[in-house]
Amino acid sequence: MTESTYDRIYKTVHQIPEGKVATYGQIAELTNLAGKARLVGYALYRIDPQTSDVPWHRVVNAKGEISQSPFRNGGDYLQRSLLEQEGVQFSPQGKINLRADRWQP
DNA sequence: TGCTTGACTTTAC
DNA sequence: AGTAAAGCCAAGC
Repeated sequence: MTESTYDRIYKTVHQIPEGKVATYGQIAELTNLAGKARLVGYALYRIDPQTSDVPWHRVVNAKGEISQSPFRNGGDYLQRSLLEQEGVQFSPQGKINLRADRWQP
């Protein structure tokens, strides 16, 4: 079977340990897609969190903020809740301290 | 078959 | 510090 580009991305995201977060650029790099961070974001946009066991909530942008899609409409709150339950600490501005909670394989 | 959009990143001013 | 532009690939119409 042929591993699609997204399949590799899902696998990489699924490798993120609990209580850690990764940036799109990092996921792209680990997936052999360095420089194509948009593909990672787009991949997570197309999947269904209900049918997929991909911890999409552990993926944030380079600023440590939670990216949201117009379709999710407020899903950032859910994502933040999930991360907080895993032990991820948020800054007063609602940002994540990437230097501390960033996934380092 | 071709153009537009989209959960991004990085560099530069 | 915040704003602007370029680069990349895939799916949708």
